[in-house]
Amino acid sequence: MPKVLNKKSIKKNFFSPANREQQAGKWIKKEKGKKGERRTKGFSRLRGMKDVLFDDYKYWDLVINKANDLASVYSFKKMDTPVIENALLYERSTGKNTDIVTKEMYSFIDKNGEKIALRPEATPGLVRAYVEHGMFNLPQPVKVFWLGPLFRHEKPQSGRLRQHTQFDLEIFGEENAVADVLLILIAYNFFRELQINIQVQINSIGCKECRREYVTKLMEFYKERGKRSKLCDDCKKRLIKNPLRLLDCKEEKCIEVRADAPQIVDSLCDTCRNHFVKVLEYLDELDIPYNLNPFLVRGLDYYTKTVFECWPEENEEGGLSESAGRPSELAGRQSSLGGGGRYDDLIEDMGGGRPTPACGFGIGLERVILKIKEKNIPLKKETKDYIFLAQLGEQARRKAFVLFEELRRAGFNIRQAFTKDSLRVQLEEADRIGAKFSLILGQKEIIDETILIRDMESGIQEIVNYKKIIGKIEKKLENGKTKEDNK
RNA sequence: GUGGCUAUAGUUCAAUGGUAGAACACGAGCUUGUGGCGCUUGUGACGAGGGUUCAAUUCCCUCUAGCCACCCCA
Repeated sequence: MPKVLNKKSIKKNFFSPANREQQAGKWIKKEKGKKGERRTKGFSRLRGMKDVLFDDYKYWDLVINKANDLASVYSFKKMDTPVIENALLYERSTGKNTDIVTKEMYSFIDKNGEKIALRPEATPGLVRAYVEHGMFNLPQPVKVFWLGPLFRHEKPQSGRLRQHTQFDLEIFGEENAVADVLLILIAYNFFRELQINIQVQINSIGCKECRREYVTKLMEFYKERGKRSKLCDDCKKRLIKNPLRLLDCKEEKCIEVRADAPQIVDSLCDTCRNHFVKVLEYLDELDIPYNLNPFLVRGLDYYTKTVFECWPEENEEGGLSESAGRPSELAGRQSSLGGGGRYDDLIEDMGGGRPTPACGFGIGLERVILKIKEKNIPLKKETKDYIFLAQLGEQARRKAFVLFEELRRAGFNIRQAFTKDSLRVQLEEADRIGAKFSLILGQKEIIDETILIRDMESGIQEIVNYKKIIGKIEKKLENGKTKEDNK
């Protein structure tokens, strides 16, 4: 005969020494650990990674919707590529000697012995897909919209995460300067419509040919008497490895030296100069504020001709940048919100077959959200009116469940808290979400075949026939609207 | 990767060489059928490890994490 367990014996069993031992890990001692580990027993977020919680998601919705809207208005088509790729892809496109590839890329050997990488930037993967799927057979240009996570092993700071999200647009197969302008326009609109003031920093670094000439000139300039000794250690290395980056240095002494350096704009070949002039003319026409920045050189190998970045407008409040006595062109450099440029040779170099000029840009969404928060930009409130359905007692709860479905199907924006028993708690919830009306269904109403409608603002309640509830609510909501309109 | 600052409830902040308080938030109640205000009450923290000390949350060191500047990038 199986032993029948009464309440006492269950309790006794449950707390028996053996059972207690089994449970020991769970509750005898509170686990102590790091802040993030308190509840997770040793697992906390990886450095530089971030959880997006409910309250933050409203910002993400705002920003993602804006990106979606703009991309579709300008006829960009959304696509996605894998998060991991062969590491060689980035070495060959982004550049073997760039910081992104050498210092920051998450790369590892997978089980097949292949070197793979978490994507550190978007363009190479999209270019790979363009080539791999023969998109050069589509009507050109191919305009691509992408949004997703990127990974770089950096030392984290606010606005610098090891996983961040970018909104990215690429135009494949178009050499016209109008393409460059279109991208800048979209980026500009994106920020402006989110009420973030930015300034477009723009430069042209020429094509292979004229850049080679310029670099020679630049080297000659730096070789002149005693200039090299004035440079910082990094720049001494740059002189050999990547002279263009000399322009980019923020050391005061290097800035002094470079002041008289030849400017790349003066060395552009006719094609490149005409292209750049056209870009600038269009920007003037469109009234997009830009700053011609001869020192803007981007850290990726594939750029040609136009390069640009979007810097936040400083000095609105509490801007420290000027007071430090630094040249104003440096302000905001460290927190660029977006950037991009033209890469006319990349697709062909990656196996595209024929010359395929292209350009693209990316915007860092975490930084955008940070700016939105920083500036307290008000989010649009939900305009639709909520109705809350409260119930009291088991019988009413059952009926309310059914009613809820009915009202939902009828298109009302209805909410509930059926797990709660007390009416007070339910009305609190209704208040918290800002419900316009609460419907209250209890024992009394069920007997009378009625239901209560409570106006949450005035507290005025009305008893109505249960069967006529839908019409009643419709009327109430409409009344509310006409009142609003008359205001 | 380099340098600096910081680390106390869920959040924002206190105090203290003798193991910690508040506000807000959250839960329960005041009201067994009524939210916003109020009152009562409860849960909840010294990032980790080591050292000095009779005694460390407090002083020192290391680690970890966050922030700031740089490098670089979005």
